[in-house]
Amino acid sequence: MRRTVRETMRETVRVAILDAAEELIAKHGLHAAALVQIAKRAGVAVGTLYNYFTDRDALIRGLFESRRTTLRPKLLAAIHAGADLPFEPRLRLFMHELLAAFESHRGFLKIAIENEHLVPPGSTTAQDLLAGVTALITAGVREGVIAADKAELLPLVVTGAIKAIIVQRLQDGGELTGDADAIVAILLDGIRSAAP
Amino acid sequence: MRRTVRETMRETVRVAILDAAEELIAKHGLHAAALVQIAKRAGVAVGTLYNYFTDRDALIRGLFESRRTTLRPKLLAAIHAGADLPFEPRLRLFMHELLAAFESHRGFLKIAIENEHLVPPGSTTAQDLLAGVTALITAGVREGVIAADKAELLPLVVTGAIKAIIVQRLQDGGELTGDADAIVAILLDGIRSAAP
Amino acid sequence: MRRTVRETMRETVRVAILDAAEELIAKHGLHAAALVQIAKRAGVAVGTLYNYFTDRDALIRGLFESRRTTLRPKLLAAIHAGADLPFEPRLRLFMHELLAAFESHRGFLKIAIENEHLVPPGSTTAQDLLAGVTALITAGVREGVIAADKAELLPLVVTGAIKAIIVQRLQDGGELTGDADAIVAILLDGIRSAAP
Amino acid sequence: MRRTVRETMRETVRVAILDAAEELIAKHGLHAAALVQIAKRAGVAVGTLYNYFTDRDALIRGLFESRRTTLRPKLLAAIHAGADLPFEPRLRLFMHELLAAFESHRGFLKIAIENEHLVPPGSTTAQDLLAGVTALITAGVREGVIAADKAELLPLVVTGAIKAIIVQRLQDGGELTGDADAIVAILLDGIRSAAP
DNA sequence: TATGAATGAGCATTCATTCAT
DNA sequence: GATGAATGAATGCTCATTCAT
Repeated sequence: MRRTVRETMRETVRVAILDAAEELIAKHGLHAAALVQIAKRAGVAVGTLYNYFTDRDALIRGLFESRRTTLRPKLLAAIHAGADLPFEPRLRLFMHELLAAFESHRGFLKIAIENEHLVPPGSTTAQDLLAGVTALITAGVREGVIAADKAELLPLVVTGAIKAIIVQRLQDGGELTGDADAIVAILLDGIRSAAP
Repeated sequence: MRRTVRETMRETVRVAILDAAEELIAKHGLHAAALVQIAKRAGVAVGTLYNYFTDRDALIRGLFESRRTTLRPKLLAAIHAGADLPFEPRLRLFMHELLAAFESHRGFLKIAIENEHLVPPGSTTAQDLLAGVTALITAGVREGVIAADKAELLPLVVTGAIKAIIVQRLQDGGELTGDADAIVAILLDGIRSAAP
Repeated sequence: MRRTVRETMRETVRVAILDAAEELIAKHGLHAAALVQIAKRAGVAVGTLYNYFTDRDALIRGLFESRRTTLRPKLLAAIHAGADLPFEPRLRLFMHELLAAFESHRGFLKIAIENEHLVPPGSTTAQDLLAGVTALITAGVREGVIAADKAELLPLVVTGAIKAIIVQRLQDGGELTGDADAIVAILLDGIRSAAP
Repeated sequence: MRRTVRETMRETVRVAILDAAEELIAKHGLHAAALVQIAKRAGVAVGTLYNYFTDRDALIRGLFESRRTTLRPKLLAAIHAGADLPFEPRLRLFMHELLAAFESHRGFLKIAIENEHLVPPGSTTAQDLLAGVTALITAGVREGVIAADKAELLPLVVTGAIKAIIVQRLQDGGELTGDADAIVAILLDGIRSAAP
């Protein structure tokens, strides 16, 4: 029991550190966030950081992993949400749930997108997103809604579009969820108004 | 004449410096490229850098401006390329010329995309691209090919998609131009294969 | 108590840094004393200097303030020393105490005099001295010993004379106090021997 | 003849360089005056400076020597001015002529006083002044007007007083000559009003 | 001789990391 | 474990000096 209490406190401090890092990095950039400042904002001493992370890099990685751990289940849930629905409503549902999940991680999204090129690929939220979209599209292909020859680039296009809109809304302060339907409409039918 | 020779040499050195900066930043990141290294790779001394740029920031800005100066005319040409063509072939032409122009600026594209969030907006290649795409889409709306209500997000979606694919090809080494038709197909008709 | 120990050490290091700075500046000049050398002589690393002073300028200011803090009380004491004595013996007393106080600050005096023109006026030892002498002379005027019309330039003359002699003794290594009576004699009666 | 023309031009450039140096050093300080700026103000290129002076130090020395060459004769003239007059009027005359001579060298005086400690002793204007005053006082001693035992410190006191007042007038912009009589009065009779 | 671009040693400053308390 | 002062390598920048033209 005593052990559990101690572990709880450890976890509390860890969370405080990561939150502080997230805030500062989101505000000033990855490089401009000095460890002393992160420590100060977390309410601990610099040395303490090294009791939780082996070095600066590990702390950053810890931040990415931590957020990914929170986001991944929601992302998976969004993907499997309408597994029994046909492609179109399923995509719509996915987009809504996805953006809703992202809404509460604006700070981290900023960081993740700005520093995508720095984190080694293989286990990032960006890759989770790409994987999810790919899965969705594969389902669409299986369903016959999507032409197989489009399947290679489509995931890139979809995630690219999503990111672009996220960046825009992060900047202008607009809500992410508001764009869900519009994005889906564009993605489904393309540029052409198609209309009747 | 003497004057011209000297100016030619000045320009040569300037180019060497910017090329060195581009290479190093593309390889190691904007922050990791130290001036000593840039100088060494350019074959000059540190102090020389300061004969061409007032400080590090000005050098970086110089790099962006230099590349933009090369790219912008090509980008504008791509946009006005098929001004008399109907929307669809015009978009196709644009995408081909755009990616062809980008092909020779791979290093800079990497830098520009990775550091988009750092450069003050208003005069970047990214903005040039966005402006071009927006112009194209406006034309499409006027032509009745594009539904007006899509016009707000469409430019973001299109540029986002283009960037995503560029990033991918930059990583896997693939040619940019190879994807032009596929991108256009996706953008035009959307995800749905729409069958024949 | 623990707190006190740490603070004592901090103070020790601070003193070591200022002493090192004083020595080096006195020997090589204000500008020639590099921070690395100051740090080395103080027995600390360069970075440590920045734990005590925000930058080089602050360190120099710290040195001036530190010495002024030591000297000012002595200077004030010298001025008020014979407040109830008539002007002449009071001046004599002042000069003796002043030079005695200065004797233990030879290094700093050199620095202060050599760089008088660099430090912003308002809170320097030089100004303290001038103020003190002015006060003394004002008293003399009130006492009727000094003609009011001399009161404007007299402080400048007196402090100028004192400085000149200090500089001389700093150079030839002579004791400052040895000149007290001679200075007073000259100041009181002027150049003219005044005969018997 | 050709040779003479060339030498005249050389001299012109030399003067321009020294004037530029004087101006910049007086305004910004000895250290802050960079050679590039001196060259620019003199209307020549940096490299040209090295055709006239072996290095920065030599240029500074050149400046001091140049001004000394102009000032020394005036100073000597001031000293010998009233060689046949009794001490008192002779001192008065000296002070007037001295300050008048200094009036046209305000810029250089600022430099000379601020950097007295940097120039090696033996051939400075300061030393010329000290020598002159010493000579004057020696004459006074011989004349019986000055007590021999005061003769050691008196020159220091007198020059120190003069410097202090010069510094003051350099700062407040006041004319130097205006203080001549007051200084002499103080020096002659000392602090004491001497009353009637 | 005049020019001014090139040079590089030298300096102030930052910050991740260590470690004695 | 927590603390925060100490460390010193690394970086951007300056400027006296050189030298090809």
